[in-house]
Amino acid sequence: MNAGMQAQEGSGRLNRRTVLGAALELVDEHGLDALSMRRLGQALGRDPMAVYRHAANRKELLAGVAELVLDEVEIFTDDAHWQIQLRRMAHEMRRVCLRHPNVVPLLVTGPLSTPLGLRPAGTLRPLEQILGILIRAGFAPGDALHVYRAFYGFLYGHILNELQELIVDPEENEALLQLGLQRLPLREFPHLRRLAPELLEYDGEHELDQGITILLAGLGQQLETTSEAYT
Amino acid sequence: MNAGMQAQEGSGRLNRRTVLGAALELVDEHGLDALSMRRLGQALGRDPMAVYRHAANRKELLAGVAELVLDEVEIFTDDAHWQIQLRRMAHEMRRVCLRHPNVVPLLVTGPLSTPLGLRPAGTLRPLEQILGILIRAGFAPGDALHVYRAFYGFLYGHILNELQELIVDPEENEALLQLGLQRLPLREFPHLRRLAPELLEYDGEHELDQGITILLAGLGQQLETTSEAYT
DNA sequence: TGTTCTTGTCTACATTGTAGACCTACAGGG
DNA sequence: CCCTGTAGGTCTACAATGTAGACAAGAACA
Repeated sequence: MNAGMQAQEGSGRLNRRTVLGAALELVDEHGLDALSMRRLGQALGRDPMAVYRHAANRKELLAGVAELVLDEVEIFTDDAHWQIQLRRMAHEMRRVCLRHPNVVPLLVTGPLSTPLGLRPAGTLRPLEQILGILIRAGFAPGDALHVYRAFYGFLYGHILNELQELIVDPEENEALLQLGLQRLPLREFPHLRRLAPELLEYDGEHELDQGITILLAGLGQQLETTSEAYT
Repeated sequence: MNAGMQAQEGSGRLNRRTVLGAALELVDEHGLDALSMRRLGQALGRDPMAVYRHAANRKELLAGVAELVLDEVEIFTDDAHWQIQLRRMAHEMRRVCLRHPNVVPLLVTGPLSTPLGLRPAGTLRPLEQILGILIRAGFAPGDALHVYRAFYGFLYGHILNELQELIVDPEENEALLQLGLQRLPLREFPHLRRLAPELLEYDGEHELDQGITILLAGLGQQLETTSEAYT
């Protein structure tokens, strides 16, 4: 049975990277729910329990997958203007997330209720990097933190938004949208129903870019009026 | 057995609201994983399978819980300035989310990959409402949509951020943070480690408010320079 | 060589979501 | 009043899941 499958790794020993890689592949192709220890074992050509030698349990495995994806985010260390760096970073992050949409829930809610200090290093690296950018650009450390929060919050929010509006088949999308919106009572949802055409031509990249522009403009204004408004 | 439990509802017939209510209570108190059909049945004093008469399956049940929480968001229909309305709405949303932190993952990723048109009405109501506010304030419908996206994206992002930094016991927090940060290699995480004190005094409400201020400032600037930059 | 540690395997168990058949009680029509 | 249909509740059963614990095989090192 399962002759059609790629015999992924029948060779030598397993290591954590391989296991996580296979897990990620599974999640990417068949969704989060499809990642069970047994299926993962099968994908690796090993006994399901073999996985436990490389990940403490399912949760830890998922955290590992998330970290693996975060590692895909390329880090540019120019000395371009900090605004440019932030912008670039946001787009890069977005691209990675779109490449692994099924993992995004992990990125976003995984570290939830894991105290900041105890998170795996991979999760904290973006934070550190942005702090670096801002501080090098002359921000006081405290302000840098606030800016980071605004920026990153917005970024995550946008990605979630975009994933929600993302539909694979745009042709089917139109039908679905029309059908779906017509189901809504006109009295309760007048604006939404009228906006169907605009909803169809969603350009995530552009939207993100505009959003960042807005945010940066606001930031600039905020910082010039009261340089120490925060603290 | 289970004599110590509150005999929740032993009475008459069940209805969807009661079931969802019990489910929400379970999630609030013991987390998402604790919501199993069997435990829910027990909390209702019924056979687990009884739940299936009021919710198609577990997923649908969770969606129902999410909707129930969204219904808690109070809707103000002043004719205050739109900025004030948005601000108020954001704070209200934040408050509700903090009241049900365990449900937030559902709110944020639940509708993921459910085409916008097919989502339950409860999920779409905030969107419609914000659109209404903005359009009544004079925005072109298309612009309203963009503003909504920026605003809501930021809001969700902030809430996720805040939940990640939220720790129940602030005393333990300090210890954890210190311990956790010291584990990080100083060379790789210099800024983060220095920011420990600032991380400790996180004021979510204030942070959200500042963020919105920034966003609105940026929005104003954006809209006055090019009134039709979007479209 | 012998010893210890790492990795993979096997078995076993409790827990999960849910299908399907059954039962029960009440609604509404005669 | 009884008869009957239907919605709600229960019981049983099954396949799938995460994972503990005992064991085996082979690598690393003495």
